[in-house]
Amino acid sequence: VSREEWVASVNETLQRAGHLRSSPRERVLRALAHADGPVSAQELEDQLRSANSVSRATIYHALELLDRHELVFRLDLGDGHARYLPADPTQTPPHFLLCQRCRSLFALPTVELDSAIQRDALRLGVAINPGPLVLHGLCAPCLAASPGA
Amino acid sequence: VSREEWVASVNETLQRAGHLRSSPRERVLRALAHADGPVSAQELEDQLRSANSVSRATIYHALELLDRHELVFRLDLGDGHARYLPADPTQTPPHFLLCQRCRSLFALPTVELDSAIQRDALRLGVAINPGPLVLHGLCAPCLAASPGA
DNA sequence: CTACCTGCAAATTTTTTGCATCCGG
DNA sequence: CCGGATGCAAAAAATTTGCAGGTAG
Repeated sequence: VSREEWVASVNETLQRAGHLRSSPRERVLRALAHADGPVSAQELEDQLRSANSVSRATIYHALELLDRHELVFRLDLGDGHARYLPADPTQTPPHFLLCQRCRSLFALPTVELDSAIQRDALRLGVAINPGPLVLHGLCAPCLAASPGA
Repeated sequence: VSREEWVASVNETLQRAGHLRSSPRERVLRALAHADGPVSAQELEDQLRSANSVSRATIYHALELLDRHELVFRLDLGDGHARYLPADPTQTPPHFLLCQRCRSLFALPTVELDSAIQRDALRLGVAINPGPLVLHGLCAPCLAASPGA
């Protein structure tokens, strides 16, 4: 699903749930959709406040609404800023690596992880939603530069 | 490693790093060690403030010190309360399931997850620290009670 | 018209910090 | 004695909320 398609499908879902459309929320959606990776409420505010005046409260309202409808994923990097990621129902989201040395965030094209989770879930008799995980470690550059610990 | 052994080894590590021992921090350590699962700073404060007067600042100081020395794991459940878990260097920590329905937290005795992570890490050329993950889904009771979605 | 939505500002909540003082080794 | 450690209170940071209008349908 393209970014614009995501925006469209979110609007549709919200509409079906009895929510009105509005220009401010539309701007939040677009900013989320076109962000390069997970964005925080603050980043959205900085961007939208200058661009076309969307208030903080509206941004938090919109994010909460999206989260409640499972239209976004919320990531916690442990720095006190929740990050949001558009949730595309047609595919499982990527996981992320938070480098403990350079503090950068990388999408991780994992292969084995999700299926292992599902096998464990099945064995344990629980359901685990595919959702982005934040793994801690060292990114490739920092790993190469590190004292081969 | 038993809870008391963990307290002892933490004290040793900190001492080696040039930190003094003190009774307030000792109480924080004990509270952490004997907690039944991950605890938040606030829970520690509630418990320690009444019990024997340990100030908020001291608790946060202690937790930060422990985290910096990787003697605890910090979990983010997305509710704004960071939780802390004693880190036992002799074994990989458990993962947790946060039930989306009843909001309870369960330790997950996973079997496949960690090795899958390590295989993915190897393939991707990064290092991933074994650390507790917070998975979202439905716990066994809630799954049984749910509309078999 | 009737929800729902917006935006401001103020309140809440969680965590951090400055600083004077205390204490372990 | 000295380098931490403590605790208070105040600050900071992030998010939430009350409320008085606006607006989509």
